[in-house]
Amino acid sequence: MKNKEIQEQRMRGYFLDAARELLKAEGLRSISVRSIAERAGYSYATLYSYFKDLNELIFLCVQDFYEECKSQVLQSVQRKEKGIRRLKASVRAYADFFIQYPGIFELFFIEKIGNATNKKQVLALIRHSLDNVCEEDWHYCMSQGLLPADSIGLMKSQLRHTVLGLLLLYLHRDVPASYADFVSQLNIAVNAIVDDTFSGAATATKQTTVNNALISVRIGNNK
Amino acid sequence: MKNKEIQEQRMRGYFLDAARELLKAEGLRSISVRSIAERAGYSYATLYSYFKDLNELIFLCVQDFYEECKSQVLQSVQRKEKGIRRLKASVRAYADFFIQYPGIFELFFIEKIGNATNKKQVLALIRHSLDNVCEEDWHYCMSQGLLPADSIGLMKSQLRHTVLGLLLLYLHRDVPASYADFVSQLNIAVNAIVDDTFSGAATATKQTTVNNALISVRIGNNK
DNA sequence: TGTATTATTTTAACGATGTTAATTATATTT
DNA sequence: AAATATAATTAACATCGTTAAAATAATACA
Repeated sequence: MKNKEIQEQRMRGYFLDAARELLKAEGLRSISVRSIAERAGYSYATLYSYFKDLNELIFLCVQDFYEECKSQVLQSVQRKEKGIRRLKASVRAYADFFIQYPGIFELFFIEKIGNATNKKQVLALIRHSLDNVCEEDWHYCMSQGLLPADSIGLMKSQLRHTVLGLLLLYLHRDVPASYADFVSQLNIAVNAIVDDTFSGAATATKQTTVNNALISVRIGNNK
Repeated sequence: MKNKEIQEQRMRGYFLDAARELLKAEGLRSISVRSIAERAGYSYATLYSYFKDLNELIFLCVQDFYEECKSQVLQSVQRKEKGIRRLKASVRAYADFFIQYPGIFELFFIEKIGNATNKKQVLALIRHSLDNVCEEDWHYCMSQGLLPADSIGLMKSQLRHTVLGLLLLYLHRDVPASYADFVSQLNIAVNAIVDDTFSGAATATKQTTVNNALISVRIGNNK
């Protein structure tokens, strides 16, 4: 009974394709069981023969969108030389992807995910999407000693949260007012994180490059 | 005809109170014209005699919630001495407010605001909420030279975006898994921004102006 | 005070939404 | 070709925001 599976997967594909097209073109707000089914060429109730509910269907789009995001980022930096400049460009390209498709941003970071069968995997994919998209850059910078290894974890977190906050404010709160200002703010933030995080340690690391214990001294005050 | 205005304001208050209670207790998801009206003790259609639509009503709650947020932050740090430690505590208290009321977080940063009469003011209030809540701390740190004046703008942006990204991931993507981990990540992020942003300048300032300096040494290796 | 007018509140209704049950159409098997 | 299993569609329900019509309450005037 292999035919059954093939046909079922094909049917799921029709609905998934329709959902993805709608999501990219119209965003999450204007997606519905009926709009998806109409685009797929079936009645709305047919959808429930192939998916548990609408939530499961739309979160099955995440994997595909992630791959599209990754390939778009890789393509936008493929001509650049590896290094910190390319790392920064990858982060910018990642942000640009969500500017281009605000509906995918909402799907990735806003829409509550109910009880999808693979909820944990989807969450992990989303959580590490920026890190994974920049994987090559991180690996290169670390192996070449361009960045101190023990601060890379912090830098990844900082970038993740900063990009997320910037995108949320721009897409949902019109801050800043123009795309040019958004790019400007993003650049400033990325530079501050990559160039200035543990800047003392970073400088030292550059000088001695690799293989030695890295000591970073942080000075705070308790008053 | 002053009575007319008084009575109208009172009526609006009934609905606003109901909306605020629901928002704090149940969140944005379970708020509706009918649930608000029921709690206010009127029929659902009566709401439209006092508000243009549901959007206008719920965004009129923002002002009130902002003030509640501010007073809660101020109260939580009122016993602390002014300075960088209190600044950090204010940021944490700000984040805690939204952890306590996830519905208010969604209202402030996620829910699309349509065409409210005072849309611009509401957006400005939201955009600067963290800065304003910490206003006293920023002013003190700057006037005392605890922080370099020319990096405060960057620090504010960094804090705003980082706190927003952290909250979004924690409230909507279960990352990190526990509240304790969230607080830990928030502390790391805040420390990195406040202590290490332009660390050269910041360090110099600290050494000359602060009584006791706490030096923490972190040792890692990079291979 | 009793009626006419105005203001206020409620009920009915519309078009969408997600989802399920009943019904029809299609394909498979005997 | 008839009986059965599978797939797809229509009907229906409860919810949502919103508007129009109906009912109630308050006020003004005689």
